[in-house]
Amino acid sequence: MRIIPMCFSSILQVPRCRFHTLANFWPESFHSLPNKCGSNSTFRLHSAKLDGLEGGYSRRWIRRPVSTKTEGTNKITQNKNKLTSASHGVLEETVSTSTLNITKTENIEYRNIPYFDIRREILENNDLAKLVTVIVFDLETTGFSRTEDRIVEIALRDLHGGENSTFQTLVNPGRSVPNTIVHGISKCMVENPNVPRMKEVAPILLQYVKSRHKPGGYALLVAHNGRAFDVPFLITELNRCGVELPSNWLFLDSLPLARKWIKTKGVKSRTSLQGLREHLGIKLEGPAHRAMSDVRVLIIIFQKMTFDLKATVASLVADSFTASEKKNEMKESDVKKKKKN
DNA sequence: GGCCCTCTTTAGGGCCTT
Repeated sequence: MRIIPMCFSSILQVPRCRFHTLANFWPESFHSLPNKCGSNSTFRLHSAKLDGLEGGYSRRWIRRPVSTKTEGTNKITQNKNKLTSASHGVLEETVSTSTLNITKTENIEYRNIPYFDIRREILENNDLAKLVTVIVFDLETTGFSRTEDRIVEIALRDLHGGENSTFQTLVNPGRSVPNTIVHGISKCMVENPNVPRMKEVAPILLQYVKSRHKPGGYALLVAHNGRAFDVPFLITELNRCGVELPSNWLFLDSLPLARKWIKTKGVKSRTSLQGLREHLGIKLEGPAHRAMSDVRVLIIIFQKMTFDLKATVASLVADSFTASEKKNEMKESDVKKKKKN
């Protein structure tokens, strides 16, 4: 029986609060962003500000704990130090981490929810927007090709923060890592026996997202250039593992949002994550091009843009796409490619 | 590969993701 380490970090000790009105939510953290940027405390200020609200909101639902199978408390405790180091220096977290142990044979059942137009449902019913949980994510891979390359690191963070709000893990791609120079993730790091393969990560990833959204709710997963890169990569990797993405997952690409923000606000910035980060003076809290480091940056940028654009959850949902739609796009693209060849 | 922009649309260069 193999124990797989994951890192579920709790960085933003933020209570879940009403989130469907983004425009009303962001000012709490971003109206003075330019003055705060440049300090390494932007995120913590955000956290601290919201911490002050603790208790101010009553929880409307109970977050389901991530389902795990363990080998007993002692073993978990024994593994804790090992697992903390197994985060491979991803970030210099100062928060407590919990461990997730899962056996290879664990059988987590995912209902295959029939597809329907979730966006229309949410847009037509404002109450459903309250059921949307926004999660920012980023992938590090061995290259740009979803067919030839593999994921080496995954990081997600629920925008609300709170306990177990983050998920991050290295992934053993089972092949060489030719672009270590880009993200600093080496073959040696991912070949560590504690680093899981994608087929082992997949059910835990699904379970993590499920644990973050409300019962009967939806997850809106945000990534920069996600439509062209992260989402097709994720779909392809999960499909290799025989896993279909749940139909209550929606995806949002923050790149078009950045273009819109730059255009409408007359911002002089490139649309890349680095360009936006530099423009806003956001200090890195870890190496660039590591998944969680980029997630942190994107969260700040995303909040700034949605605040400036007065975006609501409903408007973000309107711009989102489903895995099913992306899969169709990918199929069409593959057909075109074959015709070309 | 997909999207956007323009010195465009019967095209092509540049940007974005690792």
